[in-house]
Amino acid sequence: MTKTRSQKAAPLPLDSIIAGDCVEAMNALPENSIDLIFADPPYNLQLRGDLHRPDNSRVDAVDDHWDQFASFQAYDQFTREWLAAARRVLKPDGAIWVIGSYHNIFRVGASLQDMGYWILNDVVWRKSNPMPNFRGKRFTNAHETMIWASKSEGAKYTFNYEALKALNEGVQMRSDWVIPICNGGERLKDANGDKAHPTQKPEALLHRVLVGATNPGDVVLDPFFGTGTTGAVAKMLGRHFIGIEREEAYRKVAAERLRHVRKYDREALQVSTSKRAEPRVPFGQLVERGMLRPGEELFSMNGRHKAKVRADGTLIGEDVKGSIHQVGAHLEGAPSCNGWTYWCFRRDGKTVPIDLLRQQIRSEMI
Amino acid sequence: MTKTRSQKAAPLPLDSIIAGDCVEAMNALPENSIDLIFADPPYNLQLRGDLHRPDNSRVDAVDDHWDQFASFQAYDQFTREWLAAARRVLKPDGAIWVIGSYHNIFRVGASLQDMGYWILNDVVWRKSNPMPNFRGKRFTNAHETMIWASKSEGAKYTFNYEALKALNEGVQMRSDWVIPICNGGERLKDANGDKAHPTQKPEALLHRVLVGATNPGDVVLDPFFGTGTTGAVAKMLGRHFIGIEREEAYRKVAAERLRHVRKYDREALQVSTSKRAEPRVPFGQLVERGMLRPGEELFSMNGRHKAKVRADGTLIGEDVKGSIHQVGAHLEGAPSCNGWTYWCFRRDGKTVPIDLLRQQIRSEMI
DNA sequence: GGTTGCACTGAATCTTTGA
DNA sequence: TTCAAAGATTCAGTGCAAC
Repeated sequence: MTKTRSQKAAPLPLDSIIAGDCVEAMNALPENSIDLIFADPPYNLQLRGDLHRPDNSRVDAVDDHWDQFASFQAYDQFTREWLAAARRVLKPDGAIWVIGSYHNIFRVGASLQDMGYWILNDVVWRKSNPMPNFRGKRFTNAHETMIWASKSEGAKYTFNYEALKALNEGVQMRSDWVIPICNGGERLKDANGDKAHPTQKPEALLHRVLVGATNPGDVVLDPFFGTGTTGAVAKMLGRHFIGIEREEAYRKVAAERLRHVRKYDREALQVSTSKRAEPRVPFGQLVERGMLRPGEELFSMNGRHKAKVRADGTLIGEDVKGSIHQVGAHLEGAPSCNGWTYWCFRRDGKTVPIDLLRQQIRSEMI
Repeated sequence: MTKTRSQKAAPLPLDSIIAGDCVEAMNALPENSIDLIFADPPYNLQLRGDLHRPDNSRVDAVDDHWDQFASFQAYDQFTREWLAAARRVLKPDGAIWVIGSYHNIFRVGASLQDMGYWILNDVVWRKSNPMPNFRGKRFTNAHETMIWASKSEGAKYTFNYEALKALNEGVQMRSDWVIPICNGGERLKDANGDKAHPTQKPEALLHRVLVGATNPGDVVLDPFFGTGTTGAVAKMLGRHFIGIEREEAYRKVAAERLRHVRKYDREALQVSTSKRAEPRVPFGQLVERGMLRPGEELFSMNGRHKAKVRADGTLIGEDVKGSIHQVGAHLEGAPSCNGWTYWCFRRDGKTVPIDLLRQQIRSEMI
């Protein structure tokens, strides 16, 4: 278990991008030297044919060679190799974040546990504007999962509780974060105007990770650097970064990006909390939650009409079925209708507007 | 591959609770007989001595380092055993849902993939009122993860897309669901007024799972039945349930609960259906019935193209002839085209989609 | 200059039927 | 089994061009 002195003496290549395979590159770094690792490894998406939107445009899929693995076994071996190299360079009280989707995250999580990492939380990135499911065959894939783990059980990891609480308007930060996907001006483009990297992560995501899990001056390593979001946010926040990237095209884009990043930049102060309008409450939630029973009757405010609630949150009235709004509009012969203020239900002989139930749900959501 | 007649003949113990170990109980059920499995397995990785193998033997703790490894291994074995038994009883087009937290869900997910299940989505239950993290050392653990998987790749699982969309106010259902934890009147209490089960799931969660992934009359199996939330919601929704539970105390509470549950009436159980479920209508029928005349012109929805109806129900357009779909696709330079929504005809100066005529025929078919 | 409308896009394991 | 054809299917947002 003795380590050679030469390994310890090798200086860290701070604030630079290392070219090459991440396992080899990490093995060339001194052990126990990194405070935080943020890793966005290939997801092993296993996409088959083309996918088109309903308007017949083709989806620009992630079909890059670096995301191709022959089997789960091959992917597991790849995962264990880079996790082992990462573990060696991590300080005993360091921590790791890994992001993934259902294609790979379960394998990553199990490997982390098997190798002695200690999971602290899984954190869900809820995308406010995900790509829809175009064929209507599954749920909209609206989130990705991050695993936050310390090097071992009992390690004294960094967690800036108060800073995160402040970021979250004074209440404890939860394990689900609502953040938009990376597009608009933040999305890096190549010379042709195409996206420079297929899976660029939003800076807001890294901002929260680094504020919460590092201190100024800490060293943050990203073994799958891509276009360098981790480095950019680290630099803004006064942390050191080390990026490792195999593809020259990505390294070039990242280097150029980092040249323009300034510490304590205005952007770094951007608070990622989305402006909070009154949250939308689907009528179906009243049914799911048992506030209204399927089969129960609703009555129009004017007393002229009634309709029955169905299990999927639609109504069935005289001759018509559909949403609370559609049925209301049809019964009144009106072009539109606000079902929330139109319909009432009966409790203990009293007639109560359903909007009261919506208000109740909203008050729970704050 | 021949199956014994006795297995096929064994009747399903519908709408009942089976006492005993779930692996043994599932092995006693006929194979390929279950439409949906909902499983809420024990998470108790941290509570070391409390882990049982399927044969009821206890997993012994060894020394600290080995113990951790042994626990994960034992948990994996437990997981693979019940997942194998579940797989046997599941119909080829059946599906499974498993719920868990970061303590166990990564191991469950990896096992599912290794055993040939095909993950369709991971779904995040985002708790609107989670327990705070009292010590301020981690993020508020505000979610749990469910994995939805079919028995194998390419299987024709049930997904009631339109009903879920209706439940969600007309936009497609996402992979993150905001639902409160189970408390208040729904939370079952024992004779002492303590909660009857430590992890009772909310009925709203099961409502959404069962509306989305089963049809009325389907058989839903819950191998870790607990206090029977799955059975209660299945009964309300007109699905059959089979529960398996080892602890007598939970079985008693569940049985009492189920006695009081009433099925919703038939009308309330009807949900919005997809067009896919409706009968096919050949375009030629519109011509045969005289709804469209041979020689009549159709116009594309966007007004850019037109084509003539021929007596055999094909179209002839600029340069191209074929089905309504083929001609539409060709004129738009698109890989495919739904001719029903693409083409319109003229009546009394108004432009009307031909899909209206199809709906008319369908309504006469009922 | 402000508004409206159209085109485009994002880590995607994305169909079903019948010959 | 494979293949071809029918036909079902999208949300939030950006950016640019046309009014």
